[in-house]
Amino acid sequence: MTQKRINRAAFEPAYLQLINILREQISKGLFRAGDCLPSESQLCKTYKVSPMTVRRSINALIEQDVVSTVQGRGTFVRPLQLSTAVFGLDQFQRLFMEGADTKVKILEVGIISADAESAQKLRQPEGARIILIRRLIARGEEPLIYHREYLVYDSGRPVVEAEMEVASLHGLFAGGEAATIKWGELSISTEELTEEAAGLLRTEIGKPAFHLEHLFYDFDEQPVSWGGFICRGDRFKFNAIVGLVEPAVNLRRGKTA
Amino acid sequence: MTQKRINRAAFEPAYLQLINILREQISKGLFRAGDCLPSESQLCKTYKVSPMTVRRSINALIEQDVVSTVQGRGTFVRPLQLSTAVFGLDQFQRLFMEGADTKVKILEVGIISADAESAQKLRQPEGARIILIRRLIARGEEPLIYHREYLVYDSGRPVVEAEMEVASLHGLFAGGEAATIKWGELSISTEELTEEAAGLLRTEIGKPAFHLEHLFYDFDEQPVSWGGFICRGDRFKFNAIVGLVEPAVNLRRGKTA
DNA sequence: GTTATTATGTTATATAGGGAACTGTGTCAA
DNA sequence: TTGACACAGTTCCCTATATAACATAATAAC
Repeated sequence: MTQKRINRAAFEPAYLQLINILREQISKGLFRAGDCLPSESQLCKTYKVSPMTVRRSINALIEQDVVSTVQGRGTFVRPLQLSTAVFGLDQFQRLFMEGADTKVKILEVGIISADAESAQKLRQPEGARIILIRRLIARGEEPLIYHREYLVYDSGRPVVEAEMEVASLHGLFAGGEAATIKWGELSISTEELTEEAAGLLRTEIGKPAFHLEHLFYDFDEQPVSWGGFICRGDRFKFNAIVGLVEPAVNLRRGKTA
Repeated sequence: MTQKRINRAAFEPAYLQLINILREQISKGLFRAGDCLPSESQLCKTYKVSPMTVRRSINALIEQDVVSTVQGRGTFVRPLQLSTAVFGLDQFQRLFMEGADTKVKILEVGIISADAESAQKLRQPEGARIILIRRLIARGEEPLIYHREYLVYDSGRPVVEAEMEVASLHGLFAGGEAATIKWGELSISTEELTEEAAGLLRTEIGKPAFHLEHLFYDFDEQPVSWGGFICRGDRFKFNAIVGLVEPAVNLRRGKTA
């Protein structure tokens, strides 16, 4: 088979074309796991591009865990490894996109006194006044998620605003205005549905559910929000793909204002 | 505060130093979500580096979903968004690392005739002869995972070898010799423990469990392995961190032979 | 036979410059 | 006054070239 060439007139820049060529060759089995790719200078001559361009392409493949390089020796194809699998929250995100008939119903907004666990998570004294928000998220008529969130109260923060802001939860997932939050810890575990949750989600007690717990910190490294999404186990699934699958790399990164 | 400088004598290359400087400035709140970073040429003058070096640093920050750029306008800090959270299989991987007293016990290796579901997944005729492997994975004396795997039989492949190879499951997770596998689909769902699984895992029927399903394809795009890990729900948890947290970028990528 | 040295090939990093896209401003015509 | 248009300035984007750092193998010296 005749060698593939770089099309200099195409919209797609040279380094992207080279990435896709190499990915395809690996994908087709031309280079197998453990094999050594042609050297960078070799690739330069073959595809008539400068070393910097080759370098950039290979760096991208390194980022993608497709190859690994060791200086002075060469570039090697990495074997498939499950540990590179990553599971995202695409399904959640889709729920809060425009067009999805997702309803967020506020069940309760109130001020309560912190119990032992919430006080510890929010680094507040036990019994401190904190905000509790309970939400029920449904698609169509079917309730899918029960959300409970605890917020710190008196931090000189505009509380009402913060409430409303995340009322739809759209901001958090779509990348809206969570401007006061710097980072957060997330975890996914399984739980049996409690009587309360089962009732709200219109299913049976004891059925398995995903529990997506979150703890958000502000720019002063202080916790501001702790809570969890309880998701019907029979309606959610996390998917991932591992290894090389064509087609590979999108032309360009989407713009964001 | 006096401006931070690039240390040209340090081991850490300039582009990495710049990445960390920018990350720290954003992390400290010097630039907030939506803000515009200094222009690339500005950064060149400030830190006395060439445009390409700045470019490389910013590209890295784009990959990390920290900033986004639009040509002709500038570089902007992205707000926190949950959808960037990724959950890995670190906990699984740790199980199969050296040092962990993990025992993999083969419960059964045999040839069975495919039922409807396994035949469909492996693209075999119903009733075809396929291999079934059942494993029990324990840490110390405590059984944690029950694994069931179906393999295609007569593909001119060295079967015994393949069995032994993944017998310890070490290869798959640590990146060993899964040389015949090109890619795979994974999914995580929740399940109630069946009588069989509950008995093996020494817990109660109906308790929630994670089900990590996998389907692997070879270089001919033919499925070769379908199966699932059933994991005690009270022993596993998937964690992720979203947003900016210091320290950021490791000095150098580890070598792999 | 063993060790120190050199040569060659490899990846890694930095510099320089030209091209493309967006913004704002000033000018001109309606 | 207002709208359209051209143009300059700023910004990000890409490629080409040069130099350094590292690993291995061949070679010369002992």
